[in-house]
Amino acid sequence: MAKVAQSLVPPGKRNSVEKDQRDPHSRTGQPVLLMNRENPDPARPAAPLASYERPTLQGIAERSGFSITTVSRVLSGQAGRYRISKQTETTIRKLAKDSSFVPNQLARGLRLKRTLTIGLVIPDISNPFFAGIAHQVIVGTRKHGYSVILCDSQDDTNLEVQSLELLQSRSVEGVVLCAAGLSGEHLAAFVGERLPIVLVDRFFPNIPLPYVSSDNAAGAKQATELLIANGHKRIACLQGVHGTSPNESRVRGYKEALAHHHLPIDANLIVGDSFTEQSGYIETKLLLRSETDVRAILALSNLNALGAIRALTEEKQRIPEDVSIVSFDDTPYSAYLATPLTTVAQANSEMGEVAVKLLFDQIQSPHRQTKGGILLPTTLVMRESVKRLESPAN
Amino acid sequence: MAKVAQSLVPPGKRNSVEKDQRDPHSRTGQPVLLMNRENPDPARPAAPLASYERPTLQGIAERSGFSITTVSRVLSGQAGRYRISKQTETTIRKLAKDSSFVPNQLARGLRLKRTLTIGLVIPDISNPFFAGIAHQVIVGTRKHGYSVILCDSQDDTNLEVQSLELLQSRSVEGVVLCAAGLSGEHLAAFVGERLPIVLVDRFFPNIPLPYVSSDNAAGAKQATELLIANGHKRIACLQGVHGTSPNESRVRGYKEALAHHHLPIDANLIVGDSFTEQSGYIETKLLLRSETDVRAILALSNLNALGAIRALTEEKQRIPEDVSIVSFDDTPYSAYLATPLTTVAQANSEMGEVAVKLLFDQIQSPHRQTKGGILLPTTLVMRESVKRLESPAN
DNA sequence: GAGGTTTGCGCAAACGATTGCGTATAGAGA
DNA sequence: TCTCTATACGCAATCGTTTGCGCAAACCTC
Repeated sequence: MAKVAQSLVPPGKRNSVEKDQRDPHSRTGQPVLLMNRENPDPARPAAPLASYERPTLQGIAERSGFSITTVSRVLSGQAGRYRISKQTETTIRKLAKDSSFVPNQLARGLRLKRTLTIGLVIPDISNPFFAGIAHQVIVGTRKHGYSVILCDSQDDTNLEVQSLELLQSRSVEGVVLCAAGLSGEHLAAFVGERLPIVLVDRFFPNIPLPYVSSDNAAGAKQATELLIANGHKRIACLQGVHGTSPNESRVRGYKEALAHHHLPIDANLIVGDSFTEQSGYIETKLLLRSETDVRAILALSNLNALGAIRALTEEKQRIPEDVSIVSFDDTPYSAYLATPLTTVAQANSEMGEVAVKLLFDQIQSPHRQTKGGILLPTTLVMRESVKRLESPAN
Repeated sequence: MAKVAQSLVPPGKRNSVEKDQRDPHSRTGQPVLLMNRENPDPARPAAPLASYERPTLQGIAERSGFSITTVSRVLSGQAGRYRISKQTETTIRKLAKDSSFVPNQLARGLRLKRTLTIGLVIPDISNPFFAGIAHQVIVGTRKHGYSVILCDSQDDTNLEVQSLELLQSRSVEGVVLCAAGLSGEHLAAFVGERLPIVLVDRFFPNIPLPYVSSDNAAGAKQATELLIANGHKRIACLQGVHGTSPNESRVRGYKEALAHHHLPIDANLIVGDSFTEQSGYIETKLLLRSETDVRAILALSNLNALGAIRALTEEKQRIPEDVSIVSFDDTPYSAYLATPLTTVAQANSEMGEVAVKLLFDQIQSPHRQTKGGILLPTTLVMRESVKRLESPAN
C-alpha cells in the first residue's frame, strides 16, 4: 500500500509499512521504480502513459505501486485465490477503470493459448442463406464470450484452404465451415489437426468431420410427393452444383419419391448444374422447348426458382395454372412473389446454432471426437404455386 | 552451417567452422543446443516436435542448427536484407515447408503492433443490405492481406460499444462500423483514439468520423419526382427509424421534391417509425382507412414496401392501378414480385469498397485525418409499380 | 601481413499477459 | 526471544516473433 500514487489513497493509510514494500533491489534509500528493467535509469521517472497508448498492466503497476503480478491477478478476477487484500484490489480496480484498461488479447492468447476466437468460413456472405447461418453463429459464439473471424471463400477451395490456414495462424480455437468444392479432399489435411472443425450445409462422406445440414433428401422427397399428390407425374428437377451433398441428397429425395409412387425417373428431366438464377432460367427455357408435357418443376434452390419464374413468364406460362413450382429455401420474399411460392424451408438459423453447439462441445472437451453429423428437418411451406391436376393431363 | 541437420546439407559443406559456431556458452566440447535457456539440461536433447503442436521458429531453428533469428529472417522474407546465404535460406525454407510452419500471428502482432486485422460491426448480418456491404468489406480487406473480425451488434448501442472495445482489445487496426442508435454519443469516446473508424450507411453530424453513405436525399427526391411526374400529388411516405441519418435524409429529399413542385407537405402522410415489414404493413393499413385519396406510396426501405404490399393486397388495392409504389433498396427479388417494383437502388457493395478504401487510407497514413464523408449516388430502377395518372384524380 | 570491408549469422531485449514459487512481514504461541 | 503460520505480495520465466547491435571469418588491398 505504500507506494500507491499519492492522490489515490487516504493519507492516513500511508503509514509505517512505507519502507518495507519498496523495491528490494533498492539499497540507496531513494524511491526506485519497480520493474526497473523497463526503466534502466532509476533517476528518470517513467514517462506518464502517453494518451494515445493503450494502458497495460505495467502502466497500472507503475501508477499503483504494485507489481504487474498483483495487478494481473486483480484484473483477471483472481484476487481471492491469491489473497490480494481488499484495499489493494479496490485501488487497482479504480486505477484500471480510470485509465480504461483493456487487456491485450494478443498477449493473453499467446501466453494462455486460448484466444476466445473461432473462425467462420462461408462461400458468400451476401447469400441470405449463409448470412442467416452466420448471424446465428456469431450471436451464439458471443454468448460463450468468443468472437469470430469471418472469411469469405468465394466458393473457391483454394481460398478456403488459405482461409483455414490463416485462421490457424491466428490461433482460433475452432472453425465453422461451409465448405466449397466437391470432394473435400482439400480438407483432409485438417482432420487430424488440433483444430476443431464443424461443417455446415455441405459435408463429405469421406471426410470424418462432424457436420450439421438439412435433411435435404427428406425435404426434396416431401416436396416431390406434394406435386405427385396433386396429380403431377412428369416433374422436372432443376438442380444445383453436382457432387455437393445438398444437391445429391435433394436429387435422391426427388428420385425416391418418384420411385415410391412407381413413377418413371426420366434423366432428361433432371437438369442444371448450378444454384444460380442463370441456371434455372436457361434450363427452364430449354425444358419448355423440348419437353412440352412438363407441368411441374422442383427447383433445388431459391435462385433456380427465380430463374424458372423468369423463363416461365417470358414464355407466357402461368404459375400454377400452366406449370406448378416448388422451390427449396424459403425467403422473406417468397410470399410476395407474383405467385406466392410453395417452398421447402431450411432451418438455417438452427443450423448455425447447432454448429456452434457442436463446435463448443469439441473445444471444451477435445478428447471426445464428435463424429458423424446432424440432419435438421425441413418444413414444407404451402403457398399457391402448386395446382391440383384434376384431369389426367399427363 | 555446422549444426545443420545431417541430411540437409551436402557433406562437403560441413567443414572447418564446425567448432566456431557452437554455442559460446558451451565449454564442454559436447554438442550443445542453441537457445539453451529453452532446454536447461544440455545433456538432454530437445524432444522432437510433438506432432500435435504447431511448429515454431524455435522448432525450425533446432532442427536446422541455425538460430531463431536467422530462421525468422528467412521466413519473413528478409533473407536478402540480412545477407543470409542462399544455402541457408534453402535449407530453412525446405524445413519450414516440410513441417508446414505457419507463423503465430499472435506473437507477431504483439511484437509488431500490427495485426493485419480489422473489425466490422454490423447491426444484423442477416439483413441482405448489410450482408452486401460485409461481403465487399471482407473481400476488399483480404486484398490488403487483412482479415476481419465480425461483430453483430444486433442494433443495440451497448453491444456496439462492447464490440468496439472487444475489437480494441484484439488490437484491430481499424473498424468499419454500421452504427446503431441515433445520437452517436456512444461513439464519442472513440473519436480521439488511435483506432481508425469508418462509418457506413449511418453517420452522425456531431461525430467527426469519416463515413460513406448513399445520397439518400437525392434518391428520395428523384423517386418522389418520378411519382409527381406521373401525376401523383398526394404521396405517402413510409419512413423508418426517426433520427437516423438515412431516414432523415430520405424524408428531406421527399419534402424537397414536393416543395420544388409547389405541392403541400402533409404531415399526416409521413408515417411509420421503423424499417420493418410490420411498420410498413400497419401504417399502410391505417393510411388506407383514413386517407382515401392516397394513390402513391414512397417506402423508405424494402421491408416497408413489403409490408405495404401485404396491406394493399389484403385491402384489394391493385398495384399500380389503385396505388403506385416506389421503394428504397433494390433486391434480387424486386423484379419478381407480383408487380415488379420500381426502386431506388443503393450501391451497397460500392459502399463496402469505399469504406475499405477510406479505412486503409487512415491505417496507412494515420496523421492525415480524413474527415467528412462520401455520398454515393443512388439509381432509380424503373419497373412497373408506378402508374401514370391521366385524369386529375387528385 | 596489417588493416579494411564484406559476408553470414547470433545475442538478447523487447511486445503484454500469466503463474509456480518464493519471501518478507505480522501476529500467535511457547 | 524464538518458531510457526497465515497474509499479501513480487520474481522471473514463458508464450512465439522481430530486430538493433555486435562479432567472427573470409576476402581484398597495398
